[in-house]
Amino acid sequence: MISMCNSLPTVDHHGILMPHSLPPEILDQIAERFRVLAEPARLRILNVLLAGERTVSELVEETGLNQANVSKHLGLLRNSSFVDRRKEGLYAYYSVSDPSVGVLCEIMCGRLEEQAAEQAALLGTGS
Amino acid sequence: MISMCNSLPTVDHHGILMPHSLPPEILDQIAERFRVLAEPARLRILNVLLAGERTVSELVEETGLNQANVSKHLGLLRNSSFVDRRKEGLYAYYSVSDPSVGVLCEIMCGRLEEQAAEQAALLGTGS
DNA sequence: CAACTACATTACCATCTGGTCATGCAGTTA
DNA sequence: TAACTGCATGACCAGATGGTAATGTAGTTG
Repeated sequence: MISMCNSLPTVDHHGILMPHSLPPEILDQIAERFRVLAEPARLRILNVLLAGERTVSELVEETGLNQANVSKHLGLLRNSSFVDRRKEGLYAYYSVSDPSVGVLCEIMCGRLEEQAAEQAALLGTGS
Repeated sequence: MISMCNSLPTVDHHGILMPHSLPPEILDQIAERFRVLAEPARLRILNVLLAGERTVSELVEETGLNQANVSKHLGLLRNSSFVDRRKEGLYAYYSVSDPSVGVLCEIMCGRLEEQAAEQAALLGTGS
């Protein structure tokens, strides 16, 4: 049940992974989730949280953002189920609840390196 | 050379994939790329292009967006190296040049299903 | 209870962004 | 060359978004 896009992806003649034409409604939800990750401040927060659970104050220290800002971003991340919150006394402990966050960043980062390499190769042969 | 984040990811005690603390500069670039994907219109375009090369007019037809809008989005996608352009006579043929696009959407879609399943499970036991 | 702490929330602003219309431009055809 | 086509670009506007300061709130400590 509930499988609009979990059918196995196929590979076209160019070797590109091809999801089976996702319906617009699903694409909207995917875009929404990309949007949450499309912010340097939130990525910094997630990057810290990937190393382990943190309180808001700790995140403020480690990211350099101010408290209101961190809380705002954490609220967004929590609404999108990217992070979890555990309250204990005065403190709120946040942690990454979506294991795909690390993978997504790794993939993006990998592409950045590929592009940098291509750029370097072009400069190398072009001069 | 050029490896700021290509070191093998480790796994913490919670089993979450953990990239080794990416530097802010890299996080900014990753966010930038997420931002390009964080738009339903662009995802619709990419979703069509994943099925194969298309002209701008074909994309206009298949996405329902108007021509100026499609061209604008294609320009953005091209600047970020998500798509390639091949000009032939009056036509401009676009195609997906970044193989990770499909994978990223698959991962996001997978999480949507997981969340939907969790939600369904909660509703099932909760009533 | 009063003061304090950690965090959430609100209001506000500057900025950015997507959609649209109009226009520009290169290539084709008659 | 004139008219047409496919596409890109610029100008403009409405709506959304991030940063910040101020305030609210729950929990702790004296």
